[in-house]
Amino acid sequence: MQVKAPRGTYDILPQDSVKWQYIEKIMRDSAESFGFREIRTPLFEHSELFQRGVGQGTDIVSKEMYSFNDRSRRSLTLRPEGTAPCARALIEHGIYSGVMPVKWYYLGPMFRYDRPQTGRYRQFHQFGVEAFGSNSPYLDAEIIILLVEILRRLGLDDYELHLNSLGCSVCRDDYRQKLLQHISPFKEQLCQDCQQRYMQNPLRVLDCKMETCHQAIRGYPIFYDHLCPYCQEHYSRVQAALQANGVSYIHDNNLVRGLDYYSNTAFEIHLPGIGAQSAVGGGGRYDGLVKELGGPDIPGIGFALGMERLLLALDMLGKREFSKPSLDVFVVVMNDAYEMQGLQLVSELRRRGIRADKDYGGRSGKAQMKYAGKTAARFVVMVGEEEVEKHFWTLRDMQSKEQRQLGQEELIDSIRSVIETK
RNA sequence: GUGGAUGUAGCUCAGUCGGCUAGAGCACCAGAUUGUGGCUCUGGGGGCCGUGGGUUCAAGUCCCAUCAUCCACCCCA
Repeated sequence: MQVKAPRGTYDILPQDSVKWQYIEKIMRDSAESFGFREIRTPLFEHSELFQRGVGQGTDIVSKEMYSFNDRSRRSLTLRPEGTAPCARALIEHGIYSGVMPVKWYYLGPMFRYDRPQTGRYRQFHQFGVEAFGSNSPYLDAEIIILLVEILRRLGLDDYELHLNSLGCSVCRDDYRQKLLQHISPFKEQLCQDCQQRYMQNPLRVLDCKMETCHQAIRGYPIFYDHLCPYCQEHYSRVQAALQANGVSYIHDNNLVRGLDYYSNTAFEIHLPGIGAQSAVGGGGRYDGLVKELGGPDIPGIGFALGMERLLLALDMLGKREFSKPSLDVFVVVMNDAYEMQGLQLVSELRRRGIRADKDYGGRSGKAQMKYAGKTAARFVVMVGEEEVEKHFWTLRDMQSKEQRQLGQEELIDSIRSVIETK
């Protein structure tokens, strides 16, 4: 049995890596234009970081972590998300004692043990941003504007932005009590899953798909109506700021993010039409996280975008064509005897900034021409007996089929004059 | 973790009710007189029929298991 890539992982081959480079550049440029700078944290961390930072009750910690003991029996975990590591780094380096807010972005693989499906992998990639040290609602809005801007630059304008407020720890606990009180009498009528949710995270009962559950809990109190004055004010300012910037959103009472550290603003962005895993990004405010991890009580907010899902969307909905980078010149050596001259020529062309390659298969001139055609090289330079004897090169323009005999400097100049105007 | 579909060449697939050395298209390689690409023609290489077991005189085909992929649930990115 041959060895294959592990379940839920895959190779990104050159034809696809150009797409990755394309979206990565858009993300970096966008984030940097908003004043974010890149941070790179380790791919694995002490398991404890995620247990405390993400939360014991979450799906991520309870069943999706890739954890292992290293040789000195420390429990380590391949990072399932990027926020907790950023918070850890912020604390570890005392960054919070400098200029605030701290605005970081990151880009890279995340790991979750989940059942693979289209748009869902065990090693997947996220682009994310985090801003620490400000609880201004306008920062919340700015973060969302950045998210939307990235989608716009990618040409994926047809999104749905869901927005909600999860309140602060005070009004959330308050609401939770009210909700439990409301549901309690109908507990028996809930589905199996919801009976569980009732115990662990009653807010999740609200977006159960089962009709019977909807019926059972109808008339339930709406969180929106129970936010404390501070949280209400915060949320309405976020909304006003989004409106003022022309960002349309859907207020969604049922949006309950899975990670424990969220507070106040929470959002999720969907691209309908890419299958079941339509959430391409999500995020929110996590004002308690840094303190929870042993740092000072400073607020934070961020989001993460799923790169695979964006790529999927680009393939399915995008209009963009990706041209593969092609060679400028292919050097055809007509006779084995002149291999050395051919090699010297490609090397010189490459030194002069020309993308050049040659054949190493010892193939016939005709076969090399054929191969040159496939590489879509603009020019072929022929190296044979006549060229070497008479000190010139034969340059063939593969588009016009014109051929000229040129000295080396003329050759380079004439290649450059064409490729530089491209 | 639950339910369903599917696994035959690098890719897309055909292969009847079990019955010859398992096929096609594309891709790849080579030729079509002498140093020249794309088109055409000819030829060639390449398959433990996902893997393991079972039924049978005989299994790509039937049965079981297992692995993987896909779809949905769940959850999210």
